[in-house]
Amino acid sequence: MVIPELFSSKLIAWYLRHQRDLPWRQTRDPYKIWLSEVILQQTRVKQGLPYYYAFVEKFPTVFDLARAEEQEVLRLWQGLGYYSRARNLQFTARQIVAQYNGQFPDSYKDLLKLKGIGPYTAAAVASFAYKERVAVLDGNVFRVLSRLYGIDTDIASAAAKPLFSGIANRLIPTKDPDLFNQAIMEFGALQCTPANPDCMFCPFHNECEAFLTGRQAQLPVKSKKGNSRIRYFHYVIFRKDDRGGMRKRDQKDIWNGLHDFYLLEDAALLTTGELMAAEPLLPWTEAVAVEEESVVYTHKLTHQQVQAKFWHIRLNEAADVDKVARDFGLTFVESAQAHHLPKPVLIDNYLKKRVFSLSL
DNA sequence: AAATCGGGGGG
DNA sequence: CCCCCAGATTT
Repeated sequence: MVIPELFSSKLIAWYLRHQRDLPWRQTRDPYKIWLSEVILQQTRVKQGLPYYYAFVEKFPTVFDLARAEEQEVLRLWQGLGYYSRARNLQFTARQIVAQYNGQFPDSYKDLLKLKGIGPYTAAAVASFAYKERVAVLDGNVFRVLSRLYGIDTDIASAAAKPLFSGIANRLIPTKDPDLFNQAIMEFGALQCTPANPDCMFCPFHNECEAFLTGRQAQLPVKSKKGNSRIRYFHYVIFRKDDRGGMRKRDQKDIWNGLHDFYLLEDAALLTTGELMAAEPLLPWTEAVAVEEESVVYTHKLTHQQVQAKFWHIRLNEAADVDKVARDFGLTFVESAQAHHLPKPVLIDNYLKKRVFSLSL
């Protein structure tokens, strides 16, 4: 049986012994805490850490972030994924400067109103920066509590949130709510891990329902989501002198706000002949020379798999570059400019292989 | 309630 | 290869 006061004191004691030294734990600045929490959404500490350092250095205050170009923010976010986080981050920074006089809301309820701040992040900022007694609920907390209480409710179900959130909010102490929240997540990350939890040296040996019934490996229960689809991307890199045509993605699709090349998506991989025969390119067959066709790049995302091929297409002397730019929605840039544009990892990887050998 | 949004790393 | 990660937003 879990006694709340005992659980939280033992948990915090464990935390004080085992916690990692992480930079966002050295501050109570709500801006830096917010920044770290948004970076860490669906992201491992190890992956997020360098981004946190980069953002704090480049944008030390919410004013600096609010002033920046969106392009610059996305460029710094490049590689971290879920790019709407970066756009919402800046939107909210600007809102805080413009409407909140640069001061963060200081309660869970008010934090929740901001774009990009959901229940988890609001609870994290409210507790870490203001010591409000409100429990965080993240993947770690789901796991720890489902094992501790032997709860087999599907944590992906709608019922799981109020259930686990209710438990966490009963357990969190009045005295050190911030430490409790840090502790339960750190405990999930280091001790009560998804696979092979360290039950032998766990302080909750005698009360953990999962351990007592040998169900550590079965909990938490989480239903799987649908399979990922496969997509075939045909990237056409129009070249003119030392410049190449790039465009900003602005559809409701992956990589919104990032830059890539003219994209022809099809139900299957195309050959060069099929590509040039495609409707958008057909009028240009006389004006271009296909210089190069790449191998197939496979880029895996959580819910889709992208198979991509790249073509370098040289515009000949007679070709009207401006018309190409208009027709295909492109901006022609040199490699140095391309370097500064935020790009999907797939595009960045491709360019990295070429940018130092050719000009784009 | 279910789908969508990235990329990296552990096992 | 599958699963998870300091989730949020949209449909």
